[in-house]
Amino acid sequence: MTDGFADILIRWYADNHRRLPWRETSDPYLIWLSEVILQQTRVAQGLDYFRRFVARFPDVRSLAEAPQDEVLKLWQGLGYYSRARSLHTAAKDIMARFGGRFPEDYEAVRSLCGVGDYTAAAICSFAYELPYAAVDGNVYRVLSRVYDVDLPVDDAAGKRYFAELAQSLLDPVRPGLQNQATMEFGALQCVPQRPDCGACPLADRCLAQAHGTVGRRPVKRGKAAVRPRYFNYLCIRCDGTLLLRQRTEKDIWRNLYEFPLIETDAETEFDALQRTSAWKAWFGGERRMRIGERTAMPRHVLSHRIIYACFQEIELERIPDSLSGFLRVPEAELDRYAVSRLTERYLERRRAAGVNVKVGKLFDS
DNA sequence: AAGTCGGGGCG
DNA sequence: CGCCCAGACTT
Repeated sequence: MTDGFADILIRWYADNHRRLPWRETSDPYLIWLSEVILQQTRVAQGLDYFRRFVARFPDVRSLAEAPQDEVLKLWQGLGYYSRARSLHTAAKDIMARFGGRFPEDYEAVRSLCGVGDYTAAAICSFAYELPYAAVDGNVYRVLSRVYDVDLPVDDAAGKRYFAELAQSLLDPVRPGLQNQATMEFGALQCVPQRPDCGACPLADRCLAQAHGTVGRRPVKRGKAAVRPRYFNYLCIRCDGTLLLRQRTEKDIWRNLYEFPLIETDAETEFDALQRTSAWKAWFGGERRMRIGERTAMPRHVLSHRIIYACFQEIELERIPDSLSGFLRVPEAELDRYAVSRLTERYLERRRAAGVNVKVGKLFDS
């Protein structure tokens, strides 16, 4: 009669869940891999990446022994690239500290690079049936509505509150199943926008629905506006090669590759770009230069990270010493390098147009 | 406690 | 365009 929270969710799950590859295994390595891929990422977006990673890296050892550039290349387009670096670091760590055997207790799992509270709980409950509540964005939403909690879910007090609430609701007999069920319920039924509360099995006990606050749960603290950034890429061609470099600095797209970049603090026309110190440092005395196409004015390309970027084609007859720090990559080999989606899209356009780079006027400084 | 890190899909 | 997504880490 008095079905508990867990019973209702588990029954709902039995009737409604999606069949996903990482749910067909209890291999902690595969579960770990899926959890990292799915951090801040929708299932639909991560699914193919998971398949490709499993095919290429079927176990910890194969991942640990791969070069980082290959891991990043396979991760290309997924975003949050620190996940790929951490995944690789952790794989090597598992080889070193645990002889290649995936750790089996919570503290050891939690100690792996890139594994936080959520991921450790997910791995331990799914793979080992250990009683740790996994609290992700779905769980925050479900709990904040069912219990009509108005604490912000993204500050320390709120996180602690929801973690304790979820743990107190966890049936230790089947923690993995309950965690899966709660998250799937949040993903499919208790969705962020316009949930179908009329069809909800928890409707009779959902306090937010009783109070009419479903649309305002979960509560989040406001976030500061993000500073726009302006990237001016230079596709410098010389003798069939393009200049490329790896982003090693601590910033977005770390360890991915890109064209020589001049970042400015506002939209910058081409002639203004030539007056920047970066330009002068690279091309100061260079006269044998042809200026090709430039993508439409600093066009807002990326999503709400707010990066405005343009690409400028340039052809040189020789590479000056000031540019000798860059890699020289034959155009046919560009796709071996992991690049941002922004750069990937430009490369696609560029290739489709057939190495256009129609050289325009001769530039003389 | 607040910032940073991608990219895609949705209304 | 704003919001959100199987979050973790740095400052």
